[in-house]
Amino acid sequence: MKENKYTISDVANHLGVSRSTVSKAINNAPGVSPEVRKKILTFVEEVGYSPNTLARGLSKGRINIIALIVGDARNPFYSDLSFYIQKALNENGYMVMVFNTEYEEKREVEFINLTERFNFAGLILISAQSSDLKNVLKELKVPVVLVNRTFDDFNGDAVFLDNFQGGYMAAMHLMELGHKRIGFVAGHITSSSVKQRLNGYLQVLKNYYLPHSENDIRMGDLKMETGYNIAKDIIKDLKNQPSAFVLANDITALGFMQCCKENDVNIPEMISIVSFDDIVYASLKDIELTTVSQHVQEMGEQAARLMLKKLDDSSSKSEIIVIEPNLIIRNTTGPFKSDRFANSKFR
Amino acid sequence: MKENKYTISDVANHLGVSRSTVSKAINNAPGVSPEVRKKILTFVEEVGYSPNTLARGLSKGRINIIALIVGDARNPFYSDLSFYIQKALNENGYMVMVFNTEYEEKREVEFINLTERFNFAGLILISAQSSDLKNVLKELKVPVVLVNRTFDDFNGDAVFLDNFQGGYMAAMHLMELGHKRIGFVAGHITSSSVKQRLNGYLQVLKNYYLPHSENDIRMGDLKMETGYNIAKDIIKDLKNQPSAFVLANDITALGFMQCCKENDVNIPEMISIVSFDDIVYASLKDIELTTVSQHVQEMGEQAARLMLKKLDDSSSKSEIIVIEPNLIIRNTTGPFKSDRFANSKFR
DNA sequence: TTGAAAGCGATACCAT
DNA sequence: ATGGTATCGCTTTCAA
Repeated sequence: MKENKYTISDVANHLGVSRSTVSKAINNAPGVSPEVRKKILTFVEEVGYSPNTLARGLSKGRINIIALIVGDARNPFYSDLSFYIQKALNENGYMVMVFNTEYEEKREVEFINLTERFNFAGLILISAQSSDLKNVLKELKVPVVLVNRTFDDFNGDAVFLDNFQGGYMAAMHLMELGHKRIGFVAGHITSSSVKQRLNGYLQVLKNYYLPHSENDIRMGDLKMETGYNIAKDIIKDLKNQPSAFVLANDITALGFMQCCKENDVNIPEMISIVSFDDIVYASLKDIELTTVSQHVQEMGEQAARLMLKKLDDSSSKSEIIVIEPNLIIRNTTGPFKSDRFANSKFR
Repeated sequence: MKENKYTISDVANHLGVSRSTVSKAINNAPGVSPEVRKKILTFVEEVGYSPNTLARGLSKGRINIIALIVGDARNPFYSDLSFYIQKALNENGYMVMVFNTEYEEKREVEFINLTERFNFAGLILISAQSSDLKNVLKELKVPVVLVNRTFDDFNGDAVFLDNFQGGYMAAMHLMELGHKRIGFVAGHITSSSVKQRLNGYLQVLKNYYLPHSENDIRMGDLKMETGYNIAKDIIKDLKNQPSAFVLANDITALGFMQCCKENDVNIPEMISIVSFDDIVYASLKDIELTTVSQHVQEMGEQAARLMLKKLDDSSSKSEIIVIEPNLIIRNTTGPFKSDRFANSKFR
């Protein structure tokens, strides 16, 4: 049982070579003879030496850690995304450090600013709201990958859903079921993906001459509790509300359903809902949420790929990956019925 | 917009003082006059200087990051726990780096071994399986907090559920409902908490002279899919199986329920289940899982507290915090009925 | 191919 | 109260 950790100097002394040579050997760098290299690697393996990350980071001005900023790692959509990103990055020698903004812009900026202090190798942003990213990111010299968001003149790497199409598909599905008045519950309205989904939804209303009212568009924040509260408010005056809603995400939908259930509002008989994400709990037999899948695994893997590409070659061309949404029809959407409140207390 | 980051030398030069003095000032260390200190702090604030984490870490031999090793950050129990731990630690100036072992011992050991390379300030272990931790941890010189697990002669800080009591309560509840033959689905059997829960369960069987059969105890691994598969196997021969089960965790239960639902096995009419964790999805109206709460928030906050205490004073006395379980009775457990298969295809 | 030496950005000890 | 200097562990440049 070794008492002290080996340092590169220890290794060098033991072997009677210089630290430079050891460094080259363990980094697979040229300039060291095959025999010496082998001798070094063998010894290193034997004693279990591995270079100190901080020292290396300080020296190289960059540490093999990617910062991953998410809105809330407890949301299955984010935790799945993080999982796949982390997995892919780990396999390529990078570690990931996850930060929760809890959907607060202030914290997002704080975390982004840690990049310099920690010399992170890269930054992946999946937070759901937009702060004035343009200026904050501008000063960064490391690769940045935007996931599920973008902003006007961003010209770096990004991967996101075709959110317009997603919003369109969701509303279209409801329209086809015969719903005339369709509501929309947004996530943080400053988010680019929310805007696009809203636009897709509005397009359906326009194309099919459905009524459009500002009152039918509500602001949420992706939290279950908020979904619950919005449902509560809707139920107060259920008869004068839309018969169907497009909801920001599955978590919101779950909160929404919870409130409906508690108040004997049957889904989808009295109200239809379709949301986004297709988290694992959405497919449970007791839930069966109709939802728009974002293909989270693909999204995560693409994000990691873009990051690795830039890490490998910082001058490589930036890519925008657009993921096609996929509507999964389950049991929270049903045909519109004008007599849906018959035999209910809402009659 | 500054072009280059400031270093401590830049600050020192600008102000005509030495780096030592700047260091003392920004670290709130004694040995610098009030005027000079103020001058330094003002300037630092003005230009937004903050010390490089890697350099400081290398110099101090320790970085303000706590490694948090979990089985799977996608499991809500772990992600909640991580959330609360992270929050408390962040508030005290520490960052957290989360590692997923994916329930593999090999990865757990690998992650633990990163502690030296990264000079992490501390280590919190919440993984669900036990490797030969004793030897791996022995070499570490940083504080370690064990969450929801322990091992024989561990004498450091730890926080865990009274797992024996938890297993006892769960089985007791089923016994009181009239169930005679009660099954048990474990997590990784090497885990200390599983063993304790199993013991609690066995104690009930013993105290009330209920039949005990090895066949009624199955090995799971905390994954939803496994819960599903175990249910599948049980359903094959449903009539000759226990009428109630204690399940390792809510995720397993969700998988179990999914399979039951698909096969028209009604819960709790035909089979009762009680699990552990009380994840947020367990309380959904459409789920209503009977479960044993581990008080995840308290657990997380205690873990963080123990860590902070040791960080603050490495010679402080170690504590073992035992959390009392809380049985939450919902709709997946019901009274035993001998004619439970009447009118069903299992008759 | 090899190694000496400078440097990365801080901290900490020890003179002054 | 200050500041000079060594040091942390590694990388990198440049001579030999």
